[in-house]
Amino acid sequence: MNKKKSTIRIKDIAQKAGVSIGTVDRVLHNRGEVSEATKEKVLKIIKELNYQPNILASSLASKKNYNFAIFIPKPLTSESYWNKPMTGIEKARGEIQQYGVNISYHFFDLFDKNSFVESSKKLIEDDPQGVILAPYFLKESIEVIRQLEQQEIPYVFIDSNIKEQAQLSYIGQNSLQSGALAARLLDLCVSKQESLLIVNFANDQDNLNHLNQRKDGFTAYFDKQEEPKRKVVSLKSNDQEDHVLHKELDDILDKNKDIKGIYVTNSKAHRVAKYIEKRNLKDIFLIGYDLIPENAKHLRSGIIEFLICQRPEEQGYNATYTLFNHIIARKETIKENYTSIDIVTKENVDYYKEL
Amino acid sequence: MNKKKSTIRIKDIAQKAGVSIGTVDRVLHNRGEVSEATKEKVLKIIKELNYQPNILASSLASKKNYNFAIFIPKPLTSESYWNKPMTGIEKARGEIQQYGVNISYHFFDLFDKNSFVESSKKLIEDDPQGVILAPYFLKESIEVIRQLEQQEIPYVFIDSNIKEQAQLSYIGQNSLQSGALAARLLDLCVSKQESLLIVNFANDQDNLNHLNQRKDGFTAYFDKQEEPKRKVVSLKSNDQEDHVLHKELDDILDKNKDIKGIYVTNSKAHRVAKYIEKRNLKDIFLIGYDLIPENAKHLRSGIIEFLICQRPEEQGYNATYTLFNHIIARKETIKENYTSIDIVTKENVDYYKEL
DNA sequence: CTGAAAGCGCTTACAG
DNA sequence: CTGAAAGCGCTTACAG
Repeated sequence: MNKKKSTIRIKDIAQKAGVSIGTVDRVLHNRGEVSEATKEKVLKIIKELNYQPNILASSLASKKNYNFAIFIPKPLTSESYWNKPMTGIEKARGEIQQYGVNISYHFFDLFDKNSFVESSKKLIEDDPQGVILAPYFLKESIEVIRQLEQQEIPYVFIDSNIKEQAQLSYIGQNSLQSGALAARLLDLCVSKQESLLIVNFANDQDNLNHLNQRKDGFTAYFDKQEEPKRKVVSLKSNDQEDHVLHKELDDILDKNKDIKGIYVTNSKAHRVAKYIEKRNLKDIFLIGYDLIPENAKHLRSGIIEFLICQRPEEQGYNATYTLFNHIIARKETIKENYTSIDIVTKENVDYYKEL
Repeated sequence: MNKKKSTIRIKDIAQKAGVSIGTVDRVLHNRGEVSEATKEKVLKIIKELNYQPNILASSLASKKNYNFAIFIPKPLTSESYWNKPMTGIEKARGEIQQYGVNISYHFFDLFDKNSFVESSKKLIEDDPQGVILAPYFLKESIEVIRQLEQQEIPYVFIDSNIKEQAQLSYIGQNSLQSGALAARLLDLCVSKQESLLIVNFANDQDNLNHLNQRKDGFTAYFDKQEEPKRKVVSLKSNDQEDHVLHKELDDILDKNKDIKGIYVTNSKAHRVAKYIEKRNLKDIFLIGYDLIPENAKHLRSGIIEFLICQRPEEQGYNATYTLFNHIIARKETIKENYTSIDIVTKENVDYYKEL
């Protein structure tokens, strides 16, 4: 435990430039009130010495507080998907609160555009220093973004992306590619002569075609294959009660008796698993998304073969740190941050780390 | 950007206890020289107020430096596996160097027990504040550990574990389970009548039976299956030059013409891939470990079907933070930190995040 | 436009 | 055994 290695301090720069530390601070933070000449001189020395600010000292001296606002769908139960990004956000919060960061949540209802608009108003009123948002409703999201930009508040997209916006970063998956992965896995498991079924729960559809992209990636995989192409049928369900879904599945399986693989494009694979269990179907491979408890149960029992996961906790964690790095640490951030597309199965589920 | 929320400071405790902050600091850090009575009083108030030290201020005021020593196999080329844990360690280093943490590396040669012993001597001489080590040679590792314990230096195991030691943490995979996962994947891809081959590169064997555990997990999976059991044959190769390996593979495939799946228990799957390519074998599923460049190449070309990965960068990163959290942040750490067992394939390799 | 001083919460000698 | 003071590198008014 020797003495600390000496690093370049503001004081050193001030000395070398023949000015006071106050002046150095002014050019460092662009606070003006410095003559062009001294500014140049100081800037030159800063560069020469490769000065790195001590963010510990900076944070300690500063009495600034930062408020990060999170604008995401409300998790309806403790098992809901959106709890997972929140877990990651909360972990990051614990680590950066010593830097004066507060987090406030603004929820909306996925199925209620109105709640999105209402909640967004409160978000803007909050006047946060940074925002993480899931831009579910396209037009309305762009409206929010405009206002954030007007107030020069940086924002990060999570889960869904809107192209060509001025977001600091997008953190989420590549839906197209995850569909392709699902296709590949079923292609490996189900012999070529059999058919596959895509189940799309339409209610969950958002403006951004998240789920459609998964479906497109899936079908594109088979379109690219050589003849004879595998038969893929599709079911769009409105996510009604079980008996409705079961009827829909009965119908389509009756018409296509060679369906041996089912791909559910969202986290509701457990609903299809329940159907398979009830009908006691033996040789159907089922693949879905997200390690929520109900899915995990059927993965362990063997009815769901694979779950594709996207480390939602990590997404929340990274989104929070993206704001932190930009606003407080003043480090570079990356604009497109695609999450891993993970394959979870019975054999690795117990070790799957989402954070 | 409001004023910072007031938190409990040493000053507050001192005031409430009617002592100076120096005294509070003494009980906080157990530096002695405090009467039992005042100590009790201060301790009680600390608890009451749920005091959380400000590690920013603490680190700034302290002139302490910390040296973390890393004791791992030397990466022989820029493509070697052990570069990956180092990447993670270096990332952590960048983040915690402002707290006065230095990192020093002590390498050994995986195939040379002597270099392990020699390097370990230098490690001990270094007198670090914390150690991350890959305990490859069992007896020799225990010798190192004894000395670390004598000097009260905390240590973290990475990659390999030794049971029932006083390590702060083990960070690595569950080898048995990763073997089971490999078995499952081949079981899905290769039809039941065909055979499977395990390739064990014996040279890489370490005292700790890392690779044997993978093999055991693999065979145990099939042993548990109902009759008729799948046939699994095994090849132990000394990892000689290509023509030797190719001869070995020729022989075993000639004797077992129905081998349609190969499991390589270490990162050398690319060597078998090269063989498959050369012999132009069409319908053999190959599965191996670790996303090193040579493996990635064959994964993309389709010769390797799956790679099982263990986020080695994350392991290095987490090991470093385990020391940091224990020594500097004084937070709790977990003793067994099993890494995810990830499945990487052509369709998700481009998005696979190891850190 | 510039500098000197106080202070962030903690640690570290030093004096008594 | 205890307290007062200086200092870590930075920020923030304030004086000129």
